[in-house]
Amino acid sequence: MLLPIRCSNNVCKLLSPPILSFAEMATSISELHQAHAHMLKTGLIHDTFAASRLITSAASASTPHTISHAHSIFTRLSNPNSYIYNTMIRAYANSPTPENALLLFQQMLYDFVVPDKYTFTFVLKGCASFAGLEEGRQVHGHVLKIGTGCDEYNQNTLIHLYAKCGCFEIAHNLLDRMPMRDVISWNAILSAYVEMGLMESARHLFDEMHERNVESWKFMISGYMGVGLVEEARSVFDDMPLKNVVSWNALITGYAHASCFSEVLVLFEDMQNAKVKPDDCTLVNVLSACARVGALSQGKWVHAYIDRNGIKIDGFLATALVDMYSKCGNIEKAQEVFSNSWKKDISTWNSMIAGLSTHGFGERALQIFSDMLADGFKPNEVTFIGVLSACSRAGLLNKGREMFDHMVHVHGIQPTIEHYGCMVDLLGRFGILEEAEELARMMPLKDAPVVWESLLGACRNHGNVELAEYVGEKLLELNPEDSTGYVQLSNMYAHAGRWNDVMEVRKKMKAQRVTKEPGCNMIEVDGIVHEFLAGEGMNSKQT
DNA sequence: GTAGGGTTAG
Repeated sequence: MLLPIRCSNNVCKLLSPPILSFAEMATSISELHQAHAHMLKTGLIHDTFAASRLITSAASASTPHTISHAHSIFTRLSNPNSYIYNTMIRAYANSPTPENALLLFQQMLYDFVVPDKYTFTFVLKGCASFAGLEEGRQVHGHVLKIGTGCDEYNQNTLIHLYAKCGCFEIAHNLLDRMPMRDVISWNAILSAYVEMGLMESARHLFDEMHERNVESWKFMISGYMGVGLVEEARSVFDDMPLKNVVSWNALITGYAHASCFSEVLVLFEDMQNAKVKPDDCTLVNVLSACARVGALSQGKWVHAYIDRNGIKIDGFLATALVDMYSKCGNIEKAQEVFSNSWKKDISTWNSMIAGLSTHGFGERALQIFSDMLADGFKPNEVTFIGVLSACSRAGLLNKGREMFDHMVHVHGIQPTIEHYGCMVDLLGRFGILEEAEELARMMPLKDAPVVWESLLGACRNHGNVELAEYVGEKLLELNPEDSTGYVQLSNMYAHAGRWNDVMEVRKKMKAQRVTKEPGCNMIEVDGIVHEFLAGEGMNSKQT
Protein backbone atom coordinates (compact mmCIF):
# COMPACT_ATOMS: atom_id res chain seq x y z
CA MET A 1 0.00 0.00 0.00
CA LEU A 2 1.14 3.53 -0.62
CA LEU A 3 2.00 5.88 2.15
CA PRO A 4 0.13 9.17 2.07
CA ILE A 5 2.08 11.45 -0.17
CA ARG A 6 3.65 14.49 1.38
CA CYS A 7 5.87 16.95 -0.47
CA SER A 8 8.99 15.09 0.43
CA ASN A 9 10.91 12.02 -0.45
CA ASN A 10 8.20 9.95 1.17
CA VAL A 11 7.09 8.97 -2.28
CA CYS A 12 10.29 6.98 -2.41
CA LYS A 13 8.87 4.70 0.20
CA LEU A 14 5.94 3.57 -1.86
CA LEU A 15 5.73 -0.12 -1.59
CA SER A 16 3.48 -2.72 -3.03
CA PRO A 17 2.85 -6.18 -1.65
CA PRO A 18 4.42 -9.02 -3.62
CA ILE A 19 1.22 -10.85 -4.41
CA LEU A 20 -1.73 -8.79 -5.51
CA SER A 21 -5.27 -9.89 -6.12
CA PHE A 22 -7.17 -8.27 -8.94
CA ALA A 23 -8.92 -5.81 -6.71
CA GLU A 24 -5.75 -4.94 -4.83
CA MET A 25 -3.90 -4.52 -8.07
CA ALA A 26 -6.46 -2.09 -9.38
CA THR A 27 -6.17 0.10 -6.30
CA SER A 28 -2.43 -0.07 -6.33
CA ILE A 29 -2.39 0.92 -9.98
CA SER A 30 -4.57 3.89 -9.21
CA GLU A 31 -2.26 4.73 -6.34
CA LEU A 32 0.65 4.52 -8.71
CA HIS A 33 -1.14 6.91 -11.02
CA GLN A 34 -1.59 9.30 -8.12
CA ALA A 35 2.03 9.01 -7.12
CA HIS A 36 3.14 9.48 -10.69
CA ALA A 37 0.95 12.54 -11.15
CA HIS A 38 2.19 14.00 -7.90
CA MET A 39 5.79 13.45 -8.86
CA LEU A 40 5.26 15.08 -12.22
CA LYS A 41 3.62 18.07 -10.57
CA THR A 42 6.32 18.57 -7.97
CA GLY A 43 9.20 17.76 -10.28
CA LEU A 44 10.18 14.89 -8.04
CA ILE A 45 10.13 12.69 -11.11
CA HIS A 46 13.53 14.15 -12.03
CA ASP A 47 14.99 12.74 -8.85
CA THR A 48 16.44 9.47 -10.09
CA PHE A 49 16.10 7.74 -6.75
CA ALA A 50 12.43 8.67 -6.43
CA ALA A 51 11.82 7.72 -10.04
CA SER A 52 13.46 4.35 -9.53
CA ARG A 53 11.20 3.61 -6.57
CA LEU A 54 8.19 4.38 -8.72
CA ILE A 55 9.40 2.10 -11.51
CA THR A 56 10.23 -0.66 -9.03
CA SER A 57 6.71 -0.56 -7.61
CA ALA A 58 5.11 -0.40 -11.01
CA ALA A 59 7.16 -3.33 -12.29
CA SER A 60 7.08 -5.47 -9.17
CA ALA A 61 4.05 -7.53 -10.14
CA SER A 62 5.16 -8.55 -13.59
CA THR A 63 1.77 -9.21 -15.10
CA PRO A 64 1.46 -7.91 -18.64
CA HIS A 65 -0.74 -5.13 -17.41
CA THR A 66 1.54 -3.73 -14.73
CA ILE A 67 4.61 -4.11 -16.85
CA SER A 68 3.17 -1.99 -19.63
CA HIS A 69 2.25 0.57 -17.03
CA ALA A 70 5.80 0.57 -15.72
CA HIS A 71 7.05 0.92 -19.27
CA SER A 72 4.86 3.91 -19.94
CA ILE A 73 6.26 5.63 -16.86
CA PHE A 74 9.73 4.60 -17.96
CA THR A 75 9.42 6.13 -21.43
CA ARG A 76 8.53 9.46 -19.92
CA LEU A 77 11.63 9.67 -17.72
CA SER A 78 14.18 12.08 -19.15
CA ASN A 79 17.41 10.43 -18.03
CA PRO A 80 16.94 6.91 -16.80
CA ASN A 81 20.07 5.62 -15.09
CA SER A 82 21.36 2.06 -15.11
CA TYR A 83 19.38 1.12 -12.00
CA ILE A 84 16.13 2.11 -13.68
CA TYR A 85 17.07 0.29 -16.87
CA ASN A 86 17.97 -2.76 -14.82
CA THR A 87 14.63 -2.75 -13.06
CA MET A 88 12.75 -2.67 -16.35
CA ILE A 89 14.98 -5.30 -17.91
CA ARG A 90 14.47 -7.56 -14.90
CA ALA A 91 10.70 -7.15 -15.10
CA TYR A 92 10.75 -8.17 -18.75
CA ALA A 93 13.13 -11.05 -18.15
CA ASN A 94 10.59 -12.53 -15.71
CA SER A 95 7.60 -11.73 -17.89
CA PRO A 96 5.92 -13.83 -20.59
CA THR A 97 7.71 -11.67 -23.18
CA PRO A 98 11.38 -11.96 -22.19
CA GLU A 99 12.54 -10.79 -25.65
CA ASN A 100 11.71 -7.29 -24.51
CA ALA A 101 14.52 -7.51 -21.95
CA LEU A 102 16.94 -7.73 -24.84
CA LEU A 103 15.33 -4.88 -26.75
CA LEU A 104 15.60 -2.68 -23.69
CA PHE A 105 19.23 -3.68 -23.26
CA GLN A 106 19.91 -2.55 -26.84
CA GLN A 107 18.17 0.72 -26.15
CA MET A 108 20.32 1.13 -23.05
CA LEU A 109 23.51 0.77 -25.07
CA TYR A 110 22.13 3.11 -27.69
CA ASP A 111 21.50 5.71 -24.96
CA PHE A 112 25.10 5.36 -23.75
CA VAL A 113 24.02 4.10 -20.35
CA VAL A 114 26.75 1.79 -19.12
CA PRO A 115 25.52 -1.67 -18.18
CA ASP A 116 26.77 -3.25 -14.95
CA LYS A 117 26.86 -6.76 -13.53
CA TYR A 118 23.17 -6.58 -12.57
CA THR A 119 22.21 -5.65 -16.13
CA PHE A 120 23.91 -8.75 -17.46
CA THR A 121 22.24 -11.05 -14.95
CA PHE A 122 18.81 -9.83 -16.02
CA VAL A 123 19.47 -9.76 -19.77
CA LEU A 124 21.01 -13.23 -19.72
CA LYS A 125 18.11 -14.54 -17.72
CA GLY A 126 15.80 -13.10 -20.34
CA CYS A 127 17.77 -14.79 -23.13
CA ALA A 128 17.61 -18.10 -21.24
CA SER A 129 13.84 -17.74 -20.88
CA PHE A 130 13.25 -17.62 -24.60
CA ALA A 131 16.23 -19.87 -25.39
CA GLY A 132 17.86 -17.11 -27.44
CA LEU A 133 21.23 -18.67 -28.13
CA GLU A 134 22.51 -16.11 -30.64
CA GLU A 135 21.34 -13.20 -28.55
CA GLY A 136 22.85 -14.78 -25.46
CA ARG A 137 26.18 -15.23 -27.23
CA GLN A 138 26.27 -11.56 -28.12
CA VAL A 139 25.50 -10.53 -24.57
CA HIS A 140 28.19 -12.94 -23.43
CA GLY A 141 30.58 -11.01 -25.68
CA HIS A 142 29.61 -7.76 -23.98
CA VAL A 143 30.15 -9.34 -20.58
CA LEU A 144 33.68 -10.37 -21.57
CA LYS A 145 34.43 -6.99 -23.12
CA ILE A 146 33.37 -5.03 -20.09
CA GLY A 147 35.19 -7.46 -17.83
CA THR A 148 33.85 -6.35 -14.48
CA GLY A 149 30.51 -7.98 -15.18
CA CYS A 150 31.50 -11.60 -15.05
CA ASP A 151 31.06 -12.68 -11.44
CA GLU A 152 29.65 -16.02 -10.34
CA TYR A 153 26.06 -14.86 -10.66
CA ASN A 154 26.57 -14.10 -14.32
CA GLN A 155 28.55 -17.24 -14.88
CA ASN A 156 25.76 -19.35 -13.44
CA THR A 157 23.20 -17.60 -15.61
CA LEU A 158 25.42 -18.13 -18.65
CA ILE A 159 25.79 -21.82 -17.84
CA HIS A 160 22.05 -22.13 -17.56
CA LEU A 161 21.54 -20.22 -20.80
CA TYR A 162 23.83 -22.50 -22.81
CA ALA A 163 22.40 -25.64 -21.21
CA LYS A 164 18.87 -24.51 -21.89
CA CYS A 165 19.75 -23.96 -25.53
CA GLY A 166 21.08 -27.52 -25.70
CA CYS A 167 24.76 -26.46 -25.81
CA PHE A 168 25.73 -28.78 -22.98
CA GLU A 169 29.38 -28.92 -23.99
CA ILE A 170 29.79 -25.16 -23.67
CA ALA A 171 27.86 -25.24 -20.41
CA HIS A 172 30.10 -27.97 -19.00
CA ASN A 173 33.22 -26.15 -20.17
CA LEU A 174 32.14 -22.98 -18.40
CA LEU A 175 31.34 -25.00 -15.30
CA ASP A 176 34.72 -26.74 -15.31
CA ARG A 177 36.59 -23.47 -15.68
CA MET A 178 34.65 -21.74 -12.95
CA PRO A 179 36.82 -21.07 -9.93
CA MET A 180 33.96 -20.50 -7.51
CA ARG A 181 31.38 -23.00 -8.69
CA ASP A 182 28.71 -24.00 -6.22
CA VAL A 183 25.56 -26.10 -6.11
CA ILE A 184 23.67 -23.52 -8.14
CA SER A 185 26.18 -23.87 -10.99
CA TRP A 186 25.50 -27.60 -11.12
CA ASN A 187 21.77 -27.11 -10.83
CA ALA A 188 21.92 -24.67 -13.75
CA ILE A 189 22.78 -27.59 -16.04
CA LEU A 190 20.76 -30.20 -14.17
CA SER A 191 17.55 -28.19 -14.52
CA ALA A 192 18.08 -27.95 -18.28
CA TYR A 193 18.56 -31.72 -18.62
CA VAL A 194 15.43 -32.29 -16.57
CA GLU A 195 13.41 -29.80 -18.55
CA MET A 196 14.30 -31.59 -21.76
CA GLY A 197 13.56 -34.99 -20.24
CA LEU A 198 17.19 -36.10 -20.67
CA MET A 199 17.15 -38.12 -17.48
CA GLU A 200 20.17 -40.29 -18.23
CA SER A 201 22.37 -37.24 -18.56
CA ALA A 202 20.69 -35.73 -15.54
CA ARG A 203 21.40 -38.85 -13.49
CA HIS A 204 25.02 -38.84 -14.60
CA LEU A 205 25.48 -35.23 -13.58
CA PHE A 206 23.57 -35.71 -10.36
CA ASP A 207 25.83 -38.61 -9.38
CA GLU A 208 29.00 -36.62 -9.88
CA MET A 209 27.83 -33.36 -8.33
CA HIS A 210 30.08 -32.29 -5.48
CA GLU A 211 27.23 -30.75 -3.65
CA ARG A 212 23.47 -31.19 -3.78
CA ASN A 213 20.70 -29.21 -2.23
CA VAL A 214 17.02 -29.85 -1.83
CA GLU A 215 16.44 -28.28 -5.25
CA SER A 216 18.80 -30.74 -6.97
CA TRP A 217 16.87 -33.65 -5.48
CA LYS A 218 13.60 -32.08 -6.48
CA PHE A 219 14.75 -31.71 -10.07
CA MET A 220 15.50 -35.42 -10.18
CA ILE A 221 12.15 -36.41 -8.68
CA SER A 222 10.02 -34.27 -10.94
CA GLY A 223 12.27 -35.09 -13.89
CA TYR A 224 11.70 -38.82 -13.49
CA MET A 225 8.00 -38.27 -12.92
CA GLY A 226 7.89 -36.12 -16.05
CA VAL A 227 9.09 -39.00 -18.24
CA GLY A 228 6.89 -41.53 -16.45
CA LEU A 229 9.66 -43.25 -14.45
CA VAL A 230 7.67 -43.38 -11.22
CA GLU A 231 9.84 -46.02 -9.52
CA GLU A 232 13.03 -44.06 -10.15
CA ALA A 233 11.44 -40.91 -8.79
CA ARG A 234 10.38 -42.80 -5.71
CA SER A 235 13.84 -44.19 -5.10
CA VAL A 236 15.45 -40.73 -5.44
CA PHE A 237 12.91 -39.48 -2.93
CA ASP A 238 13.67 -42.33 -0.53
CA ASP A 239 17.40 -41.57 -0.75
CA MET A 240 16.89 -37.91 0.08
CA PRO A 241 18.52 -37.04 3.37
CA LEU A 242 16.34 -34.07 4.25
CA LYS A 243 12.89 -33.73 2.74
CA ASN A 244 10.87 -30.56 2.85
CA VAL A 245 7.32 -29.90 1.78
CA VAL A 246 8.45 -29.18 -1.78
CA SER A 247 10.09 -32.62 -2.04
CA TRP A 248 6.91 -34.32 -0.83
CA ASN A 249 4.87 -32.25 -3.23
CA ALA A 250 7.10 -33.18 -6.17
CA LEU A 251 6.43 -36.84 -5.47
CA ILE A 252 2.74 -36.42 -4.71
CA THR A 253 2.18 -34.26 -7.80
CA GLY A 254 3.97 -36.89 -9.87
CA TYR A 255 1.82 -39.72 -8.56
CA ALA A 256 -1.33 -37.67 -9.15
CA HIS A 257 -0.15 -36.89 -12.66
CA ALA A 258 0.43 -40.60 -13.27
CA SER A 259 -3.12 -41.31 -12.03
CA CYS A 260 -1.78 -43.27 -9.02
CA PHE A 261 -4.39 -41.87 -6.69
CA SER A 262 -4.27 -44.36 -3.86
CA GLU A 263 -0.50 -43.78 -3.67
CA VAL A 264 -1.22 -40.07 -3.29
CA LEU A 265 -3.43 -40.77 -0.30
CA VAL A 266 -0.89 -43.13 1.28
CA LEU A 267 1.89 -40.58 0.79
CA PHE A 268 -0.23 -37.91 2.37
CA GLU A 269 -0.42 -40.02 5.52
CA ASP A 270 3.31 -40.77 5.40
CA MET A 271 3.95 -37.08 5.09
CA GLN A 272 1.99 -36.34 8.22
CA ASN A 273 3.73 -39.13 10.10
CA ALA A 274 7.01 -37.52 9.06
CA LYS A 275 5.69 -34.30 10.65
CA VAL A 276 5.94 -32.31 7.44
CA LYS A 277 3.19 -29.74 7.22
CA PRO A 278 1.21 -29.95 3.97
CA ASP A 279 0.65 -26.74 2.06
CA ASP A 280 -2.03 -25.74 -0.41
CA CYS A 281 -0.30 -27.53 -3.28
CA THR A 282 -0.30 -30.78 -1.31
CA LEU A 283 -3.94 -30.36 -0.43
CA VAL A 284 -5.04 -29.66 -4.00
CA ASN A 285 -3.39 -32.89 -5.13
CA VAL A 286 -4.82 -34.89 -2.26
CA LEU A 287 -8.31 -33.52 -2.89
CA SER A 288 -8.08 -34.40 -6.55
CA ALA A 289 -7.01 -37.92 -5.61
CA CYS A 290 -9.99 -38.17 -3.23
CA ALA A 291 -12.24 -37.03 -6.07
CA ARG A 292 -10.85 -39.63 -8.42
CA VAL A 293 -11.22 -42.57 -6.06
CA GLY A 294 -14.40 -41.33 -4.43
CA ALA A 295 -12.87 -41.01 -0.97
CA LEU A 296 -15.43 -38.68 0.54
CA SER A 297 -14.49 -39.03 4.21
CA GLN A 298 -10.84 -38.34 3.48
CA GLY A 299 -11.83 -35.36 1.38
CA LYS A 300 -13.94 -34.09 4.24
CA TRP A 301 -10.99 -34.54 6.56
CA VAL A 302 -8.85 -32.38 4.27
CA HIS A 303 -11.56 -29.73 4.22
CA ALA A 304 -11.68 -29.75 8.02
CA TYR A 305 -7.87 -29.57 8.08
CA ILE A 306 -8.01 -26.47 5.87
CA ASP A 307 -10.50 -24.81 8.22
CA ARG A 308 -8.67 -25.90 11.38
CA ASN A 309 -5.38 -24.47 10.16
CA GLY A 310 -6.84 -21.27 8.82
CA ILE A 311 -5.58 -22.01 5.31
CA LYS A 312 -7.01 -19.52 2.86
CA ILE A 313 -9.15 -21.17 0.20
CA ASP A 314 -7.89 -19.61 -3.02
CA GLY A 315 -9.17 -20.36 -6.51
CA PHE A 316 -7.18 -23.59 -6.79
CA LEU A 317 -8.34 -24.99 -3.47
CA ALA A 318 -11.94 -23.91 -4.02
CA THR A 319 -11.90 -25.71 -7.36
CA ALA A 320 -10.42 -28.85 -5.83
CA LEU A 321 -13.00 -28.85 -3.01
CA VAL A 322 -15.96 -28.28 -5.32
CA ASP A 323 -14.71 -31.01 -7.61
CA MET A 324 -14.05 -33.42 -4.74
CA TYR A 325 -17.52 -32.97 -3.22
CA SER A 326 -19.32 -33.24 -6.50
CA LYS A 327 -17.33 -36.26 -7.72
CA CYS A 328 -17.87 -37.94 -4.34
CA GLY A 329 -21.59 -37.44 -4.71
CA ASN A 330 -22.21 -34.56 -2.32
CA ILE A 331 -23.40 -31.81 -4.64
CA GLU A 332 -24.99 -29.81 -1.81
CA LYS A 333 -21.66 -29.47 -0.06
CA ALA A 334 -20.00 -28.60 -3.38
CA GLN A 335 -22.46 -25.75 -3.83
CA GLU A 336 -21.91 -24.60 -0.27
CA VAL A 337 -18.13 -24.40 -0.77
CA PHE A 338 -18.70 -22.68 -4.09
CA SER A 339 -20.98 -19.97 -2.78
CA ASN A 340 -18.85 -19.36 0.30
CA SER A 341 -15.58 -19.02 -1.60
CA TRP A 342 -14.27 -15.47 -1.70
CA LYS A 343 -12.03 -16.15 -4.65
CA LYS A 344 -13.23 -18.01 -7.72
CA ASP A 345 -11.27 -18.44 -10.89
CA ILE A 346 -12.45 -19.80 -14.20
CA SER A 347 -11.81 -23.40 -13.11
CA THR A 348 -13.92 -22.94 -9.99
CA TRP A 349 -16.88 -21.90 -12.10
CA ASN A 350 -16.19 -24.71 -14.54
CA SER A 351 -16.10 -27.38 -11.86
CA MET A 352 -19.36 -26.14 -10.33
CA ILE A 353 -21.09 -26.14 -13.72
CA ALA A 354 -19.75 -29.61 -14.58
CA GLY A 355 -20.70 -30.94 -11.13
CA LEU A 356 -24.28 -29.69 -11.37
CA SER A 357 -24.51 -31.11 -14.84
CA THR A 358 -23.41 -34.63 -13.83
CA HIS A 359 -25.80 -34.54 -10.90
CA GLY A 360 -28.64 -33.79 -13.28
CA PHE A 361 -29.21 -30.16 -12.29
CA GLY A 362 -29.04 -28.80 -15.80
CA GLU A 363 -31.07 -25.66 -15.19
CA ARG A 364 -29.02 -24.78 -12.14
CA ALA A 365 -25.81 -25.33 -14.12
CA LEU A 366 -27.04 -22.89 -16.75
CA GLN A 367 -27.94 -20.41 -14.01
CA ILE A 368 -24.38 -20.62 -12.67
CA PHE A 369 -23.12 -20.13 -16.22
CA SER A 370 -25.02 -16.86 -16.59
CA ASP A 371 -23.83 -15.75 -13.12
CA MET A 372 -20.34 -16.40 -14.37
CA LEU A 373 -20.83 -14.21 -17.42
CA ALA A 374 -22.41 -11.52 -15.27
CA ASP A 375 -19.30 -11.64 -13.05
CA GLY A 376 -17.20 -10.79 -16.08
CA PHE A 377 -15.55 -14.16 -16.60
CA LYS A 378 -14.74 -15.25 -20.12
CA PRO A 379 -15.84 -18.86 -20.62
CA ASN A 380 -13.38 -21.30 -22.17
CA GLU A 381 -13.83 -24.65 -23.90
CA VAL A 382 -14.03 -26.50 -20.58
CA THR A 383 -16.91 -24.27 -19.53
CA PHE A 384 -18.85 -25.26 -22.60
CA ILE A 385 -18.27 -28.96 -22.06
CA GLY A 386 -20.14 -28.47 -18.77
CA VAL A 387 -22.80 -26.24 -20.29
CA LEU A 388 -23.49 -28.48 -23.29
CA SER A 389 -23.49 -31.64 -21.23
CA ALA A 390 -25.96 -29.96 -18.87
CA CYS A 391 -28.22 -29.27 -21.84
CA SER A 392 -27.75 -32.78 -23.10
CA ARG A 393 -28.47 -34.49 -19.81
CA ALA A 394 -31.44 -32.26 -19.04
CA GLY A 395 -32.77 -32.68 -22.58
CA LEU A 396 -32.76 -28.94 -23.27
CA LEU A 397 -32.73 -29.16 -27.04
CA ASN A 398 -33.06 -25.56 -28.13
CA LYS A 399 -30.95 -24.23 -25.31
CA GLY A 400 -28.22 -26.66 -26.32
CA ARG A 401 -28.35 -25.55 -29.94
CA GLU A 402 -28.25 -21.93 -28.83
CA MET A 403 -25.28 -22.52 -26.52
CA PHE A 404 -23.34 -24.37 -29.21
CA ASP A 405 -23.94 -21.49 -31.57
CA HIS A 406 -22.91 -18.94 -28.93
CA MET A 407 -19.79 -20.85 -28.15
CA VAL A 408 -18.62 -20.66 -31.74
CA HIS A 409 -19.95 -17.29 -32.86
CA VAL A 410 -19.99 -15.20 -29.70
CA HIS A 411 -17.03 -16.62 -27.78
CA GLY A 412 -14.98 -17.73 -30.75
CA ILE A 413 -14.29 -21.21 -29.37
CA GLN A 414 -13.51 -24.00 -31.82
CA PRO A 415 -15.63 -27.02 -30.86
CA THR A 416 -13.68 -30.09 -29.79
CA ILE A 417 -14.71 -33.71 -29.75
CA GLU A 418 -16.33 -33.29 -26.32
CA HIS A 419 -18.57 -30.48 -27.56
CA TYR A 420 -19.60 -32.41 -30.64
CA GLY A 421 -20.18 -35.41 -28.41
CA CYS A 422 -22.62 -33.52 -26.19
CA MET A 423 -24.49 -32.16 -29.19
CA VAL A 424 -24.70 -35.52 -30.90
CA ASP A 425 -25.98 -36.98 -27.62
CA LEU A 426 -28.59 -34.28 -27.32
CA LEU A 427 -29.78 -34.44 -30.92
CA GLY A 428 -29.65 -38.22 -30.85
CA ARG A 429 -31.84 -38.32 -27.79
CA PHE A 430 -34.51 -36.38 -29.63
CA GLY A 431 -34.14 -38.63 -32.65
CA ILE A 432 -32.82 -35.81 -34.81
CA LEU A 433 -30.39 -38.24 -36.32
CA GLU A 434 -29.58 -36.48 -39.60
CA GLU A 435 -28.47 -33.30 -37.84
CA ALA A 436 -26.49 -35.40 -35.39
CA GLU A 437 -24.76 -37.23 -38.18
CA GLU A 438 -23.99 -33.97 -39.92
CA LEU A 439 -22.26 -32.71 -36.76
CA ALA A 440 -20.37 -35.95 -36.29
CA ARG A 441 -19.04 -35.64 -39.82
CA MET A 442 -17.54 -32.25 -38.99
CA MET A 443 -14.87 -33.82 -36.83
CA PRO A 444 -11.65 -35.35 -38.04
CA LEU A 445 -12.54 -39.02 -38.35
CA LYS A 446 -9.72 -40.41 -36.24
CA ASP A 447 -10.85 -38.38 -33.20
CA ALA A 448 -14.43 -39.32 -33.51
CA PRO A 449 -15.08 -42.90 -32.30
CA VAL A 450 -16.77 -41.85 -29.03
CA VAL A 451 -19.11 -39.55 -30.89
CA TRP A 452 -19.95 -42.16 -33.50
CA GLU A 453 -20.64 -44.62 -30.69
CA SER A 454 -23.06 -42.19 -29.17
CA LEU A 455 -24.74 -41.75 -32.52
CA LEU A 456 -24.97 -45.50 -32.88
CA GLY A 457 -26.68 -45.68 -29.49
CA ALA A 458 -29.18 -43.08 -30.65
CA CYS A 459 -29.86 -45.03 -33.83
CA ARG A 460 -30.58 -48.09 -31.72
CA ASN A 461 -32.91 -46.21 -29.40
CA HIS A 462 -34.83 -44.77 -32.34
CA GLY A 463 -34.76 -47.97 -34.35
CA ASN A 464 -32.95 -46.49 -37.33
CA VAL A 465 -31.24 -49.66 -38.52
CA GLU A 466 -30.13 -48.20 -41.80
CA LEU A 467 -28.11 -45.35 -40.31
CA ALA A 468 -26.90 -47.70 -37.59
CA GLU A 469 -25.38 -50.03 -40.14
CA TYR A 470 -23.59 -47.13 -41.78
CA VAL A 471 -22.30 -45.79 -38.46
CA GLY A 472 -21.34 -49.25 -37.26
CA GLU A 473 -19.27 -49.85 -40.39
CA LYS A 474 -17.60 -46.52 -39.86
CA LEU A 475 -16.71 -47.47 -36.29
CA LEU A 476 -15.25 -50.81 -37.26
CA GLU A 477 -13.23 -49.13 -39.97
CA LEU A 478 -11.90 -46.70 -37.40
CA ASN A 479 -10.93 -49.27 -34.83
CA PRO A 480 -11.46 -52.95 -35.66
CA GLU A 481 -10.20 -54.00 -32.22
CA ASP A 482 -12.73 -52.09 -30.19
CA SER A 483 -15.77 -54.02 -29.06
CA THR A 484 -18.29 -51.18 -28.82
CA GLY A 485 -19.29 -51.07 -32.46
CA TYR A 486 -19.72 -54.84 -32.66
CA VAL A 487 -21.73 -55.08 -29.46
CA GLN A 488 -24.09 -52.24 -30.36
CA LEU A 489 -24.57 -53.49 -33.87
CA SER A 490 -25.23 -57.05 -32.78
CA ASN A 491 -27.71 -55.87 -30.14
CA MET A 492 -29.53 -53.93 -32.80
CA TYR A 493 -29.74 -56.82 -35.20
CA ALA A 494 -30.97 -58.96 -32.34
CA HIS A 495 -33.65 -56.42 -31.53
CA ALA A 496 -34.74 -56.41 -35.17
CA GLY A 497 -34.72 -60.22 -35.18
CA ARG A 498 -32.03 -60.32 -37.85
CA TRP A 499 -30.22 -63.31 -36.40
CA ASN A 500 -28.08 -64.01 -39.42
CA ASP A 501 -26.61 -60.56 -39.17
CA VAL A 502 -26.01 -61.11 -35.44
CA MET A 503 -24.04 -64.22 -36.30
CA GLU A 504 -22.03 -62.31 -38.91
CA VAL A 505 -21.02 -59.65 -36.39
CA ARG A 506 -20.06 -62.27 -33.79
CA LYS A 507 -17.93 -64.03 -36.39
CA LYS A 508 -16.13 -60.81 -37.25
CA MET A 509 -15.47 -60.19 -33.57
CA LYS A 510 -13.97 -63.62 -33.17
CA ALA A 511 -11.82 -63.18 -36.24
CA GLN A 512 -10.46 -59.93 -34.82
CA ARG A 513 -10.03 -61.56 -31.37
CA VAL A 514 -12.09 -58.80 -29.83
CA THR A 515 -13.30 -59.28 -26.28
CA LYS A 516 -15.32 -56.88 -24.28
CA GLU A 517 -13.31 -55.41 -21.40
CA PRO A 518 -15.13 -55.41 -18.09
CA GLY A 519 -16.16 -52.04 -16.69
CA CYS A 520 -14.52 -50.83 -13.50
CA ASN A 521 -15.76 -48.57 -10.76
CA MET A 522 -14.70 -47.44 -7.32
CA ILE A 523 -16.74 -46.38 -4.34
CA GLU A 524 -16.05 -45.63 -0.70
CA VAL A 525 -17.93 -47.48 2.01
CA ASP A 526 -17.09 -46.78 5.65
CA GLY A 527 -13.75 -45.21 4.77
CA ILE A 528 -12.67 -48.09 2.57
CA VAL A 529 -12.37 -47.66 -1.17
CA HIS A 530 -13.74 -50.64 -3.06
CA GLU A 531 -12.92 -51.32 -6.65
CA PHE A 532 -15.60 -53.09 -8.67
CA LEU A 533 -15.03 -54.92 -11.89
CA ALA A 534 -18.22 -55.69 -13.77
CA GLY A 535 -18.76 -59.43 -13.80
CA GLU A 536 -16.10 -60.17 -11.19
CA GLY A 537 -15.70 -60.26 -7.42
CA MET A 538 -15.01 -57.28 -5.22
CA ASN A 539 -11.51 -56.06 -4.59
CA SER A 540 -11.18 -53.64 -1.68
CA LYS A 541 -8.34 -51.39 -0.72
CA GLN A 542 -7.81 -49.69 2.59
CA THR A 543 -7.00 -46.03 1.89
C1' DG B 1 20.79 4.92 -0.82
C1' DT B 2 17.79 0.64 -3.90
C1' DA B 3 18.99 -5.25 -6.98
C1' DG B 4 21.20 -10.41 -9.10
C1' DG B 5 22.27 -16.83 -10.18
C1' DG B 6 19.39 -22.76 -10.40
C1' DT B 7 13.57 -22.88 -8.65
C1' DT B 8 7.61 -23.59 -6.22
C1' DA B 9 4.23 -27.63 -7.95
C1' DG B 10 -1.93 -27.40 -8.81
